[in-house]
Parts: sequence; structure tokens; C-alpha cells
Amino acid sequence: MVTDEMGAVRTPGRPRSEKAEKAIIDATVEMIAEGSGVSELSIEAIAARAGVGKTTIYRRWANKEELVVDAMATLKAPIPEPGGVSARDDLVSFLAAILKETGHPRHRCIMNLAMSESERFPHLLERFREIAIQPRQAALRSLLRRGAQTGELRADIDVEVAMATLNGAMVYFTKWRDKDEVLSPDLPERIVDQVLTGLRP
Amino acid sequence: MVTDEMGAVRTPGRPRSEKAEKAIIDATVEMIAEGSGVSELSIEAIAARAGVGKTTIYRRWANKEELVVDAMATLKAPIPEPGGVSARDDLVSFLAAILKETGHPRHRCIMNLAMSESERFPHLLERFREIAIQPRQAALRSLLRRGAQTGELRADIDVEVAMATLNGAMVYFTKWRDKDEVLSPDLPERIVDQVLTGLRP
DNA sequence: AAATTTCGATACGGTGTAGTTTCGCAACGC
DNA sequence: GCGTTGCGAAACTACACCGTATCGAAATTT
Repeated sequence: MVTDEMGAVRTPGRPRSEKAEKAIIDATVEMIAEGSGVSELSIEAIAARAGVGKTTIYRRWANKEELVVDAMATLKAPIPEPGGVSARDDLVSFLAAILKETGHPRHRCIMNLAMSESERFPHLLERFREIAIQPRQAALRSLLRRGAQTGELRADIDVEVAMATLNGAMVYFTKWRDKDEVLSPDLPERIVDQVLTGLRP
Repeated sequence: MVTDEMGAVRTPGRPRSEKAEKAIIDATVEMIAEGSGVSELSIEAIAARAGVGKTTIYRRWANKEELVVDAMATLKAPIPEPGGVSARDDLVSFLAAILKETGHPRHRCIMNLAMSESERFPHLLERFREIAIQPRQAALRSLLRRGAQTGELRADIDVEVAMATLNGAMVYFTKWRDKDEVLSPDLPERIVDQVLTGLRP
């Protein structure tokens, strides 16, 4: 018996292939990114795409949902950087980062699942909150709090509502715009400036 | 050969049953409202639920997507009433109407489809825009324009961004709140007031 | 070398659905 | 009454996928 560098016991026999594991998860992520819902995802298709036997999948995951959950867990939330000069600039950068992500298939993957299937797959929803929603909410919240402290924003702002308007506006544009309507790249600025300034004269 | 009151030619033989047609569409809507995605909907299940032979469905619709499209077409956009005293009140009423709808299964049906499957089913997306998005956008847009005309809002507001923040904020709360977090009923007011006032001191 | 475990491949029985066809009956115009 | 068409029910063929089992080869410990 042998222990690896982590101190874990290594059992005899051929070790599990990390390459296969990665290929399986990659295939899963790709297929979701291409628009497959969880229910359309078949183990057979994943195995074929990953160039792997079905056995290799079943040996590692008990069911589809767990595989998808693990696949999502590999998609790290890209850290939105807080380090700007003003709250306004930080907010613009934050929204710009989100806008940029939506073009990336990996995060379209997260989005698709979040929007559609989270209701039917509770574990998935849980993991999704953890990976995608909460980090961003936390970042945005601290941005707003800091702005309120420095006096750039009112001290009594409703942070949750502010988060909803900013974040919601981006989602609205990226998900519900007309099919071939182009997103103007200054969207983040327009949104932030309007939210900061308000609509009243 | 006979013509009905619309002047259309009535072919010989037994006429198609409107009752069956309604039952089919109702069953479809119900199942979607309960969380079925388009791909999970089976013609067989619809037929069984509607108390109808599969033949009766296939005779009318060539495929599932067309059936779903027709089913959605029966869900009228509930007219958001414009007749308030101030732009602020109108906006609050508008958001309140949307909030109320989200509790209603029929509109959860629309929402679910819109969020999830619209990318994969272009006809569906098209119809969804027509039924759900465009009427609301139009109503909200005219509300904002009117507010700008009366001077209650600035004359130079970015209407599209304003729509996105208001509408997006509601969607954000209704879709992405924590599972058992309750929606405070004054949400529409909080959103509208913040969007109108802005975040700056 | 022997034992053990995983690998990809393939095959298997079982289930669910698609879409078609057939049946006997019902509803309509002629 | 007759011809036509729609009706619900059932049977049918054809897949796709599930989850398991089996295979010979490969990788690793003992």
C-alpha cells in the first residue's frame, strides 16, 4: 500500500484517469453551452463526445444531475475587480465584466441552466447560487456600500434594490434584446449613469 | 357544399371538435406551467391529459413546437393599465401588475419558456416576443415618454435603459431571489422611487 | 509475475416516445 | 341512406436512451 503526496491511501490497481474525468466534464459543459437542457443531455451523448465509455461515467457519478453539478463547479466565478477610483467607475467595470462574460460560451452555459432548469433541479440551483450569483451579489453589494460610505452615493440607499436594477438591467439587455439587435458597448456606462442620476429633472 | 357565417367553405364530413382542440391546448399550457420544458413534453402525455387520441393532435399540428406556439398564443398579455395620476404612480402600478402575474401559473408558463427554451426554438421566441415582451415594452415606453413630456421626468432620459432597469429589476427579484425569501409587496414602489431618484446624494 | 482496478468498446434487456396505421363509431352535407 | 371526415382507442414499427454486464487491454501495487 502506498500513499500519495496528499497522504491519501492509494489502492492497488489502475488509477482513475484524470484525463477521462476532464474530458467528461468538458463535454458536459460544452453541450450545455450549446443549448442542451439537463433533460436533453444524455449520458450516452456525453460519453461519445468525451471519447469515453459509459462505464467510466457511471463509475464516478450516480446520476446526471450530480455530473452537471460537478461540471458547473469547475466554472469559477470570474472575479470582478473592485479597484477603481470612484464608485461610478467600479460599477461600470462591474457591469462591463458581466457584459463581456455573456459572450463567452462557458458562462452562457451557467446562464442557460440558471434561467431554465434551476427550478426542476434543486441541487443545481443551490450550486448555481453558490458559484455565480452570490459572489457577484457580494461584490456588487460591497461596491455600493463603499460608495455610500465615501459619500459618493446617498447613505440611505436601498442596496438590494440597487443591485437588482443594475444587475437586472444587464440581464434584461443580454437575454431579451431582439435577435440581431447589437449591444452597444457603452451600455454599462449608460446604465450606471442613469441609475446614479435618476430619471427626475 | 355550405358556407358558414364567416363565408368560409365548410367541407363535408364531421367538423373538427373545438372542444378537443381547446382540451389539447389547455393540457399543453398546464403542463408547461407545471415546469415541463418543451423537450419533456410528449405528445402522448398531452393526448392523455387532454383525453384525446394522438391522431387528433397530429391532424392539427405538424410538430410539438407549433402546438406550443399556438398554445402560447392563447395566453393574452394582460393589459397593464396606464390611467394613473402621475408617471410615478403609473410605473408603480405597472411593476405591481408584473409582480402579481409572476404568481400566476399561466404566466409562469410564459416566463419559463421565455427564459429557457427560446434559444432553441426560434418560432417560440418570435411568438413570445410578440405576446409577452413587446406589449409590455410598448406600454412601459409610452409611460416613460409621457412622463418626459409632462416634465415629471427629465426630457433627455434614455428610455431603453430606463425600461431595462425597471423591468430587469422585477425579473431579477422574481427569478433570482433566495428560495424562501419572501418578496415584500412594496417592491414596485421601492424600485420606482430609486430609479426616479437615483443613488447620488 | 500476480493481483487488482480502470480503461474503452460492445452488447443486452427494458422503457419511453415518436409517428403511422387501423378500427368501429359519431357527426355532418347531400 | 350514403359518402365523407373526425373522433378516441389501440396496435404497430422504429428509435433513443437507460443502467448493467462482459470483454480484452492497460496501468498500477504487491
